[in-house]
Amino acid sequence: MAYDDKIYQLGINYTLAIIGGKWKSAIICQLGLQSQRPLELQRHLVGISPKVLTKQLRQLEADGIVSRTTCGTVPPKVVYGLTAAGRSLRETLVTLSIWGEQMATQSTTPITIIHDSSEIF
Amino acid sequence: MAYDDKIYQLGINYTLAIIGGKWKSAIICQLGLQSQRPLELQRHLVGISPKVLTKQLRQLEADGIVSRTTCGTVPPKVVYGLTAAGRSLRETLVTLSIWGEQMATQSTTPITIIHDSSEIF
DNA sequence: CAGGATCCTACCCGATACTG
DNA sequence: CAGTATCGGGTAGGATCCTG
Repeated sequence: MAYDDKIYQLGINYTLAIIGGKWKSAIICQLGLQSQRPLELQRHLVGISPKVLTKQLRQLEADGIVSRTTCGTVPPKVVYGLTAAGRSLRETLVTLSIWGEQMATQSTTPITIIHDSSEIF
Repeated sequence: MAYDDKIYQLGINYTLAIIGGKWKSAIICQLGLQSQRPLELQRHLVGISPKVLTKQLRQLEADGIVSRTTCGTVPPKVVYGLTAAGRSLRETLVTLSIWGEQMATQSTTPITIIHDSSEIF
């Protein structure tokens, strides 16, 4: 009963602690598309400030979700990407996405969305 | 592509907004076991205060995850349960739980693994 | 017993400016 | 260009008391 449920809860809380940040899931999604440099990320995540971006990246890095690669020193060049764990985490986000899309549209069947790119970015 | 990702994000954010509260997922887990009265919930969710419990329940109710049933007026009796949407949401939490359990066990801190999930659902 | 009303604290995030 | 420092605000959540 409550015993098993607590174990159950541990995994959930662990996962939520990782993706809980405001931009964490968006970062994971973006880096899932392709590895990117901070400035590229910042362009995609409209509204994020450099400070917050760095902080969330650091946390994701500490959690083993994101990898950070530095190439060069004088013109700083850094590339962020997903680790294996990050890619598997991204898979689980699909579940949340699908559920959310279905609920948001008050629909019981999977939806197909056709969008203008202008509407998106 | 970027715009697939954006759509993707909407569903994720929608879902995270619902389960984002500190006790939300625990409440959903508990009510998944069986419908309960507030005081029972409070006993299971060790550390939660009545105010916060009520607040999170109200939010979950507003999101269509939790149902609230009142029987009687003078000795207040209320029972909370999961709606159909709540039960389906609980299903998706399993994904998070499994991923979290796996990741947590791969790190240095040893924790007990969930034994039999059939007992929980 | 359910749950509202207050007060209070901590933390997350945003804006901005700065450094190597 | 990557990342840091500083300041400030909004808010979730905790503690406590109170009521129908």
